[in-house]
Amino acid sequence: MSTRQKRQKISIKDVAREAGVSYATVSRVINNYPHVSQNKREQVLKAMTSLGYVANKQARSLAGGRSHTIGLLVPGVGTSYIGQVMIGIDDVLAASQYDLMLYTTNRRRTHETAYVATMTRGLTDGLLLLVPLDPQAYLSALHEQDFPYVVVDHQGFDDYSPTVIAANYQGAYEATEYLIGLGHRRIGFIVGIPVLNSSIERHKGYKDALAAHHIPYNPDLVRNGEFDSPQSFSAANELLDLPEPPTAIFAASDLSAFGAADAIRSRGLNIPGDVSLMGFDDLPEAAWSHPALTTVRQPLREMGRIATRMLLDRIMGKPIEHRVLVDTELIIRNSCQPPKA
Amino acid sequence: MSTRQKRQKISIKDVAREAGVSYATVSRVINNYPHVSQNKREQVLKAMTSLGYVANKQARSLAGGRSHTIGLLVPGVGTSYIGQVMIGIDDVLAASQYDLMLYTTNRRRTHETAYVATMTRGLTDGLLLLVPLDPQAYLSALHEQDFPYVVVDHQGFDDYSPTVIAANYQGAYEATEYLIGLGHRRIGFIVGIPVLNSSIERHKGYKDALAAHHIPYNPDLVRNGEFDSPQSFSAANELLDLPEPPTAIFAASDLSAFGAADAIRSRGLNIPGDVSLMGFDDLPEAAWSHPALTTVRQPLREMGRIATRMLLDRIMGKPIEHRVLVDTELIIRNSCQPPKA
DNA sequence: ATGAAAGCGCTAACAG
DNA sequence: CTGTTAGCGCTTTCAT
Repeated sequence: MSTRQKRQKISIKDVAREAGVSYATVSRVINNYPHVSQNKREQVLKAMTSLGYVANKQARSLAGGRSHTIGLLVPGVGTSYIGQVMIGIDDVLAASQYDLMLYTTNRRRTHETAYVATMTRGLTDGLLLLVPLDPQAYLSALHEQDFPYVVVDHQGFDDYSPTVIAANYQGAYEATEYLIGLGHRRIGFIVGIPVLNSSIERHKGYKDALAAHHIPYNPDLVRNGEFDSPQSFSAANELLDLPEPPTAIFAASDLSAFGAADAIRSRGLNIPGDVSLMGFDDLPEAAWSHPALTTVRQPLREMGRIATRMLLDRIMGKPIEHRVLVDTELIIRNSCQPPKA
Repeated sequence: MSTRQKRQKISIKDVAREAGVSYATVSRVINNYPHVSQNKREQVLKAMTSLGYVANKQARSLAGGRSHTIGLLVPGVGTSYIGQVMIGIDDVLAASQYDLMLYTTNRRRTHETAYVATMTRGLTDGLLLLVPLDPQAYLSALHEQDFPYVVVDHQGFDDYSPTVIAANYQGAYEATEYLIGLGHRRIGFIVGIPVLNSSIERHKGYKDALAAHHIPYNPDLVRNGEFDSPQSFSAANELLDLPEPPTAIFAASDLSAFGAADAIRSRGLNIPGDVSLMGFDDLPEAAWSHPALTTVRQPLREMGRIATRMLLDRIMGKPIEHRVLVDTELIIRNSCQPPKA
């Protein structure tokens, strides 16, 4: 145990004494309660600044007030994908008076449930769930308790959870169609994390675009990449090992595409000369990579903003939209070209 | 105001009643207090799980216990730089029982001070400060209060703040020497954020390496890039506009190098054919960029880990090292080569 | 409009 | 070893 001293210096009581009012009045001023005389309000404000008063958030929260913090559950930090969404979240949180509590599940389902439990125990006023893995385990409970939350980039598990999600199906469909338009017929597809709705939708988009152009769907051309680089490296290698390898590879995420790019290059093949490569997300590094990656843009930052605004509205008791669908956009750069004759 | 109901379901009292003990005993069990009979302990544990008890962190913290959360102050989210350090932090936090409160200063000095004030008001048990901009404004106060904190990647403002920092001087020195060894004599340097110690050290390393090889330091060859891409784009352009442009550019961060790369390419010049490019940090995207960036590796993730361990030790009252210096390493990839004859 | 007082859920003496 | 009892700092009735 450490030997630390009291540092909770000035409390509401000190301010009250200094201002010559009851401490309930100080509380009223802090909370912008309307019925306080201009006179006392000013005295209190003065006392607060002169004493350098800083509210204790735990106490406010405990006393039944809100905690003024929102919780964010992410699968992990460090990827640009998460980073981009977080920038959006931070954008709107910075303007409100809310703090952010960050929980990393590291892709462990058990963590998700435990974290959600703590956060709803007064710790936070609302929850932002970013690509949750196992939402059905706790979403119904949150919903029943009427606890505010918004799910980002995953949906389809129920019909009540507020969600913001990109047009995954549409994006994948267009990307595939673009590849087909370039003349590709053997298009490999590296799937993302199977349980995620976004993976499923992208996969479907790929499949349907193929069908629309009378190209048979070939399961051999479809591999699992788990949305990450190392896995996708292997997946691409399997694809390239096929007796008739694909002339183009559509990776379900940019990270996945980077892994595939490594695999392609490691065999001395050229992108897009020998194999065209398509990503999904449009992370900042897609533009920096070599060759610059043609990909489907998902407005991650905007999605973070929208979700946070929804959550804040919801906390304020305002009605919010049930499901927000944002557009994706095909960003054509240099990693795709017509197949060699 | 929202019309929400009580959701703080079962409290320590409910558990006490269920287990047939006083609620102080429940508290003891929760806190692993040694002197509780095996018998009662089991009863309590049973009651806790059967009731689905989840502790209220605010209450624990308010009651004078620790908050079991640590605060992290970062300049902004979304860059890999921060992301990498955060992965390290998360690594060790996940193993401990600590939560993370994230504050983004968005490079506003005023935010820093205000955030630190709230966090020390019981909200957190300790603080991790990542490249703080204006530390002298509050560090002395933290120090006097004996509030646990560790500064990452910035130091030199005082002689008491625990710090973990990379060998910036050494790294920059070696990088510059490498460029000189390749035959470069006109080496441009794009400085980072001037107030940061890491910028200053890197600048010094560059300067001293030049001097060691009898190359005069030319201020025209040194521009400010603020550690970010757009600024460095301009900086590189200025360098390239010089009557005698540099044959190599050393950017004080990878992000800065990416900006410079854009500038170089936008004039139809080739890397490393026409201009060699050196970065600093070794972010994941340095390996993906084109050409793969030669850079000075800073073990960001490890720095995050070390800092967090130090902080946790400090919170536990253990003595910690004052200043941890981690090594940098020159990572040679493809963006540098000898200058053209 | 404002003060008094009752907790919020929990920890930490203090008894016993 | 265990129960009792103060609070932690603040919000919120309830009076006045």
